[in-house]
Amino acid sequence: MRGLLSFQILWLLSKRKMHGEEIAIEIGRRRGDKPKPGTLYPALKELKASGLISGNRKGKTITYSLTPYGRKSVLGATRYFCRAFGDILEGR
Amino acid sequence: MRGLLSFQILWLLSKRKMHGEEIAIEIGRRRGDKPKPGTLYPALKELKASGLISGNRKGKTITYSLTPYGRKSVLGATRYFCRAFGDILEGR
DNA sequence: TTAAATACTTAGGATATCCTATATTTACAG
DNA sequence: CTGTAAATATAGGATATCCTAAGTATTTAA
Repeated sequence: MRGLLSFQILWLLSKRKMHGEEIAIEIGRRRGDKPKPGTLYPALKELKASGLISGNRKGKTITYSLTPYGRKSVLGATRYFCRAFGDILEGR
Repeated sequence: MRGLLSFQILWLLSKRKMHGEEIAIEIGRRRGDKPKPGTLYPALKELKASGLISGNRKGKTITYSLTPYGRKSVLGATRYFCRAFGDILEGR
């Protein structure tokens, strides 16, 4: 089962600011294993290039947060996600 | 947002037997537009090749249903899905 | 019997997704 | 200052995902 990594990153960032490692840990908690650095950071890079998130470097770490555009996009994407897959969770 | 087509097909078939068009319509209801034939049928073909579903042709239509292996796989996949994405749906 | 509609099939390809493997940067302990 | 750990970065590639754009078979209607 593949997909939705970028969406999940955006969704996590809609809850609170996080840096890369925190995001990896949160995803790992949910999926069972952490995305590899070579998976996560290119995804973050692309989300940034798309204007959906912005990064704030402080020393070693970069704290990411949603841009206004990102915030709007997550809302729409979440609506789509719930409509598309909502009933899968109702069964259990 | 891409992904999970095969999983969604399996999940729908865990509810009841369906033929291709019915599956397309059910997915269309959820996602907002029906997968194209060139998307859906290759996916069905691959699920069949993997031993997850079996098809029963009657004239023009093929009714698909889960194999025992498919039934077991859907259970596991659904558990994974709920663990990975469950909290996204709890918010709304 | 022909025409249209329905269900399915296939070829070929664009893009997304995620990986391995390696490198870089920064912080900090010794 | 040196070594190590933590956080991030990048190259390159395998595979998945989904599409467009055709096509074939089967049924139904005229």
